[in-house]
Amino acid sequence: MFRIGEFSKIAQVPASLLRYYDDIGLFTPIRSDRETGYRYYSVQQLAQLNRILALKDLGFSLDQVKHLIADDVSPEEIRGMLSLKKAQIEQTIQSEAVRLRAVESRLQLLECNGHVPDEDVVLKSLPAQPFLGQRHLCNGLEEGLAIISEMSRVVPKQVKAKSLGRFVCVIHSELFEDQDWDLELGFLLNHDLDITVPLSNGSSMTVRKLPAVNTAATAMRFGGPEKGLHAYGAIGIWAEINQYTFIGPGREVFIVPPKPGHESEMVVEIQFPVKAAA
Amino acid sequence: MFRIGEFSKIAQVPASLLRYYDDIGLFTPIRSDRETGYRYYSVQQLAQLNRILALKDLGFSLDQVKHLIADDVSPEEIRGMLSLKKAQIEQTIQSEAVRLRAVESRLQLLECNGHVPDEDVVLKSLPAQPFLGQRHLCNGLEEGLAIISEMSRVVPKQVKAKSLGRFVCVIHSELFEDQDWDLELGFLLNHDLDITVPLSNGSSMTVRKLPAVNTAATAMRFGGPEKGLHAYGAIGIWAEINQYTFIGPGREVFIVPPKPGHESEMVVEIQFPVKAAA
DNA sequence: CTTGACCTTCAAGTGGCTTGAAACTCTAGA
DNA sequence: TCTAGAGTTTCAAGCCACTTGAAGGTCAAG
Repeated sequence: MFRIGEFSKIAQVPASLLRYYDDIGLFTPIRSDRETGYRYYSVQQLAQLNRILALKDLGFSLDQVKHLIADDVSPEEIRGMLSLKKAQIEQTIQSEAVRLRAVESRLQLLECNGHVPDEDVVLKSLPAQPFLGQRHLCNGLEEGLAIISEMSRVVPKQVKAKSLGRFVCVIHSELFEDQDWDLELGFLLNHDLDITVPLSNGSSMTVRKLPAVNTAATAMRFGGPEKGLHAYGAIGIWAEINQYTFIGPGREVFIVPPKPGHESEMVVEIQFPVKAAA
Repeated sequence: MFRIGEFSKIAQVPASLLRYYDDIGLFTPIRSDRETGYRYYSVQQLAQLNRILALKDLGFSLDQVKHLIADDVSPEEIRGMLSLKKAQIEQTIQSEAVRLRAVESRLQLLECNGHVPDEDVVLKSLPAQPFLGQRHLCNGLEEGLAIISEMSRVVPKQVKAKSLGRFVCVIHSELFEDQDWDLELGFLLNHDLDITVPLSNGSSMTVRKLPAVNTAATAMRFGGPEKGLHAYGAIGIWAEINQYTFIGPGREVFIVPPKPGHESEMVVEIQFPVKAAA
C-alpha cells in the first residue's frame, strides 16, 4: 500500500493526475480513508494504471479509456475502436502534412518577396445551390457588363427579394483567354423555384443546380475585372506552391455588385474548386 | 456594411466566432452601434478576416495571430515564427506516426491472440540518480538472493532512511543467458553521498551515478525471477512490433523487495533503455 | 402594428489537466 | 510526548478556442 506521493513517483505521474482520475472515476485507489480522506494504492494498481496510460497514449479520450478497461468489452468492439483510431491518426497525419506544405510555401513566399502577400487564399466548402442563369459567349467586357445590367433590372421583378441570392459568374472557358469568354451569368437562389426569365436578346434564364464543391480555393478581388489578374495570380501561385490542382469551372461571386460608372468599387470573391495533388 | 449575420455567411464562419474574436480583440467590426450594440462589418474586413483564418489554419494560436497581423512585425520575426511552426508540425507528424505504429501493433496483437495482452509496456524517462552498488558475476538465483539479503541488512545501518531509495539490479550481461549473469546490485540514493559499504565477501559497495535514460520501455513483473520470462517477453515483443531497439543495460527496480521465503510476492519494474528504430 | 428574423449580453460547458489556497495528517527527531 | 516540516485533503479557478442557451432588445416586411 502506497500513499499518493510514493505511488505517483513510482508511476512517474503527478499526484494531481491521480486525484483527477479518482474524481472522474477512471482510476480509484483500493482504499480511501473515511476519516482523513487519504488515498491508498496497491502495487497491482500500477499495472492497471499502466494499461490506462498506454490506452491514453494511443490517443483515446478518457471516456473511451474508461469504457475500454471495463470487463464487458468484446474483442470485436476493441478492434473496431482501434481501427477507427487508426483511421483518425492517418487523417491527422494527412492534414498535418498539408499544413506543413502551407507553412513551407509561406516561408518560400517570404524568401522570394521579402514580405508577406497582401491577399490571402482561403479554403472553403460550398454547398449545392439553385441558380437562375444563362450561358453566354461574351467577347468583351462591355458585353458582359451589359448583360449583368439587364439581369439586375429584370430579375428582381420576377423573383421575391427573399429568394434572391448574390450575382454569380461561372467561368467555363480556360483562364487567360483574352476574348470569347464562355460565361454563365445569373443569381443564386435561396429556395428551389421553377421559373424562366426571358431576356431582350431572345434567350432566357433558367434554373439549374450549381453543384456543391468540397474544397474551393477562394480569394477576394476589390475592383473591376481589370484587377482580376492580381487575385487570379494569387490563387494560381498558391495552388502551385501548395500542390493543389483545379478540378472544375471557377466562379465569381459578386459581394458588392458593379454599379454603372462605379465598377472600381465592386468586390468579388473568386472561387476555384481544387483538390490536393497526390 | 454588413450586419454580423450576412458577414458570417459570406465568410463562412459562425457569427458566434465573430463575436468571440471581437471580445478578445482579435477582429473588431469597423462600427459598433452605441445604442443597440449591433456590429457592422465592411467588405474590406473580409480580406482581414481571411488573413486571420489563414494564419490560424497554419496552426498559430490566436495570440500569435494577433501579434502577426500587427503592423510592427518585421519579416525576420515572421520567418522565425514560421520556421518554429514548421519544426513543431514536423514533430507532430513524427509522434503521430509513432502512435500509428502503436495502434497497428495493438491491432496485430489482437488478431494473433484473440484478446488484449494483460501486461502493458509503458515508455518513461528516467532521471540520472546516484547509486550505491557493486558489480557481481552471479551464477545462480540463490547467490543473487543471498547478496540482496546481505545488502538489505548492512546498508540501512550506514545510510539514513531518508537518503535510501529502492533496490535496483542493473543487468549488464546479454539477455537469455542461463547462468553467469553480470549484475550490478544496490540501492538508489536520494542525495549525493560519498561512502563505501564493505561486504562479507571482501569487496565493497561504492557510489556512482546511474545515467539518465531518455526513453525506457518499462513493464511490471509480479513474482520472482521465475516469472521473468513473461515480462521480458512482453517488452521484447513490444519492441519488435513498435520498431524500437535496445540501447543499454536494463534495470530491475524492486518495488516490493523479496522477503526470504516469500519471493513470489515481490514486484519489480523492468526498465530497458530504447530508441525508435530509424 | 405585428410578426418573426435577427441581434445583444452574459453564463456555462467542453477536455484534460495544472496551480494555488487554506486546512488537516502523519512521522522522525528532540 | 511534543513539534516541525513534509505530505495530504478539498475546493476553486485557470488554460484554449470556442459553442450553446437563455433572456431580452432591434429591425424590416407585410
